[in-house]
Amino acid sequence: MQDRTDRLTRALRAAGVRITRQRAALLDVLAETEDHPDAVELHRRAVPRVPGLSLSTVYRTLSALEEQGVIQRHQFEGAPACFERAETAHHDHMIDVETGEVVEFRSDRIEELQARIATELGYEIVHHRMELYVRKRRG
Amino acid sequence: MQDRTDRLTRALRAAGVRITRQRAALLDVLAETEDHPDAVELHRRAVPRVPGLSLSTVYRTLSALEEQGVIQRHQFEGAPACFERAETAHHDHMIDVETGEVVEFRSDRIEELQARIATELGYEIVHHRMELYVRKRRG
DNA sequence: ATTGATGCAAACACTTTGCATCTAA
DNA sequence: TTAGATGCAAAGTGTTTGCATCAAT
Repeated sequence: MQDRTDRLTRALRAAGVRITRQRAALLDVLAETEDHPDAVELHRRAVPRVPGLSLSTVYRTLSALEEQGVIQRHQFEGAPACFERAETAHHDHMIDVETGEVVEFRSDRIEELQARIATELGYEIVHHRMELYVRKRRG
Repeated sequence: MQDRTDRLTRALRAAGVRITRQRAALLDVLAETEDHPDAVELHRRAVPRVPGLSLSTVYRTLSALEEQGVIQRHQFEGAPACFERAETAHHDHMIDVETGEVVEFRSDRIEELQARIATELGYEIVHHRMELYVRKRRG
C-alpha cells in the first residue's frame, strides 16, 4: 500500500507533477479513502498532516490529479463535487436521497446498450454519467 | 397550441400559482422551445415580450414550474442548468462534447435494468440521471 | 383587499485565480 | 536555479434571497 503510493508518486513526477508535502498528504488521504468526500472534507482530513494547508491547494491538487487520471470527480445533484480514486474498475452510482449514502454498482449490459445507442445515432461515447437517486425499500 | 397553454394556465392557477405577465411570457417561450435553454437564454427570449423582466423572476418562475411538474431541470457537466417542457415522454440525453448539442434518446431495456439493480440492492428509484457525453463518429 | 410576485441589489455556495513568496527538482 | 506550487485574499459563476413595491385574484 505504501508501495502503491510510491509508484504513483513516481509516475506523477514523471508526468511533470511535483510532489510537495501538501500533495503527498492528499495522496495519503486519498489512499485511505473508501467513501466519496468533497474538497472541504479532504481538506479537513489532510490538515492534520500539513497544518496550514489551504483549500485552494486542495482544489488545485484535485484538478491536477484528475487531469492525470489518478482520481475521478463526480457532480451529484445538489452537492459539491466529490472525488474517488480512479484505480477501481468502472462503476456507476446510486445515491440514497434520504441519507446521501453512495452505493457503487456496475452493469455490463447497460454499458453495452449505451454504446449501441450511441453508435446507432452516429456517435461514440467519450464518457457517461449514470446516477440512480434512490430510497431504501420499506419492506 | 394556444389551447394547450390556456389549459396549463388554468391548472397552474388552480394549484395556487398566479399567472403574471412575466410568467405568461415565460410559458409562451417554453411552449415554443425545442431545445434545452438555460435561465439566461430563457430570459433573453422573454425580455422582448416583457421589457424589464428580471433574471431573478426567471429563476423563481422556473423553480415554480419545476415544482408543478411543468418543466424539467437538467444539470449537464460544466454547464448552467437547462430546462425543457415536462410533457414529453421520459428520455435521457446525449451531449455532444464538441458542440454542446443535446440529443434525446430512450431505452426501455436500460430502464428495466436500472430498476432491477436498484431492487436487488434493496432500493427503489426516485429518479435517475443518465447522460452520454459523445462525439460524432468520424467515418 | 390580500397575498403572492416583482425588480433590485446583496448574499450565497462552490470554485478558480492573481500575486508575492516559497520549495521540489 | 528555476519553474512550478503555495497561501492568502479577491474575483468568478450560477443561483437564491431580503425587502419595499406592485399587481393578480
